[in-house]
Amino acid sequence: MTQLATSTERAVDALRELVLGGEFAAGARLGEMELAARLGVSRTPVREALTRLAAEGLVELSPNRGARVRAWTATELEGIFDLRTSLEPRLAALAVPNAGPEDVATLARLADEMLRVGSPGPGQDLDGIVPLNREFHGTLVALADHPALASALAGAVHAPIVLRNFHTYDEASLRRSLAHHVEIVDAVRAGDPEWAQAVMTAHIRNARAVMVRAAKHQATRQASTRQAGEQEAP
Amino acid sequence: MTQLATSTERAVDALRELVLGGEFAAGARLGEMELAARLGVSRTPVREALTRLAAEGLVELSPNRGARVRAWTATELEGIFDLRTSLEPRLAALAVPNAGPEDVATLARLADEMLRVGSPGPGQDLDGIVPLNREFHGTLVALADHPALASALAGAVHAPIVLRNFHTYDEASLRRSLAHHVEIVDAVRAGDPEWAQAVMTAHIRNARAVMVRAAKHQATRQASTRQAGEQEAP
DNA sequence: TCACACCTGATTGTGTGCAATCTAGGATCC
DNA sequence: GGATCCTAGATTGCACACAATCAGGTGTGA
Repeated sequence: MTQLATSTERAVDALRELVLGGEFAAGARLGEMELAARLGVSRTPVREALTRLAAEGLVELSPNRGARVRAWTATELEGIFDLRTSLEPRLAALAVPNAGPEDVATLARLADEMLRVGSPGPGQDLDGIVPLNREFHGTLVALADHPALASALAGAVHAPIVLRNFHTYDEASLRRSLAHHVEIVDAVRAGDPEWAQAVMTAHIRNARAVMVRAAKHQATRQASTRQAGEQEAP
Repeated sequence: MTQLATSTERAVDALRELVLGGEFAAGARLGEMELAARLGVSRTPVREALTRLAAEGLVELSPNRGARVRAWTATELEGIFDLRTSLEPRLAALAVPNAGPEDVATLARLADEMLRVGSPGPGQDLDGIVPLNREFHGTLVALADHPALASALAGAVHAPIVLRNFHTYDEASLRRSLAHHVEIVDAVRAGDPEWAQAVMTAHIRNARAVMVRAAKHQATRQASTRQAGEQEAP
């Protein structure tokens, strides 16, 4: 299942991972020729990949001016978290009755893994949490089995960007976030939708507090000292 | 503002209108060459238009097998209306404080127009409601000024499909729906977010009842007599 | 010295050709 | 007679070439 049929799909996936992995800074230009060379395909699949990722909200497309990695203002982030607050807890609740023992096991494994690689100390690997976290939330979304809700989230949250940077968490918030994952698993195991819903609400609000603070901080820093980074949004 | 810069954008808009206008049946095949000839461009912009509309959810793309107009099951429709119920009322409430006198005038004009062309009797033009309705809801979305919420709706509702067919309304539901529009305008004019929110909730639930019934009816009809329509989903 | 116009290099937008893949129909074998 | 294989036609996927557009730098004039 790893071997994808078309070059386009491979390009989409590769490019998505590149952006999600933080390979490109927010606002960085994405030249078609450069990407084509990097991915080993022609411009045609790259172009289609950019179109799809633009639809996902990962990149921004302006006519005749190419693609850039999407950047987010503090206001937009607040809106996104506002939305997540109203959607994801419901999703978690919906997931509970649909979760079988093996699903619980999967979620538990992911939560434990995140706890392991995320806890402060030697061996902490903040970048390692990102894919685990994505899979955790993705599993819940799949279990909820509500396509409309799922695509609404996908359409607005562009989750990857939001979930990308665990480096912005302070230690208390990070510990809390990791504990939430474990607690959600317990709620699912106990078959208690309202518990899961409540913890998920707290989980999102916690993340919101961290992200909004970080975005504001970043904004003021950019305003005061305009660093000459190689790639910058105009 | 009508003159779009690139052929691709023109192709996207033209194709969207074609699908929304019911030019193609649900599940109908959309050949690249056929569309290219019809729109007067080459396959390249058509191809890009198809990927964009696929991202919007209007068409479905399968590798090496081309594009088809997206079809919806009754379950999916229920999910979509479930979502709209939780998002659009909030959106209406958010729009209220941002609406100036000219916005109210615009909404009032649209509501009146819909009442005029939609009321049963001579001169009724059900197809004429569609663009007005889209503009009405679109205006509210814009006024709410909540990008994340807006794109969540856009991502899941694929509103056009849902709003496409006013022919499925029975007379009572249609009258009620048209009355809702007027009442929403009054709520906005009165500056009462909760009123607007409540009416919008009723509005969506009313539409939901009509659509879900229609979808189920259609499903049973298709199951019993498989009509040999020119275009059919396989 | 500043403002404006022009020009050039680079990048994107679009058209077209060829190879790969899929669908449909008929022939062959069991 | 039914199922399978094979072939032919059509369609999509991808690459490349050319045209259109944009950004940055340079030169000229006030």
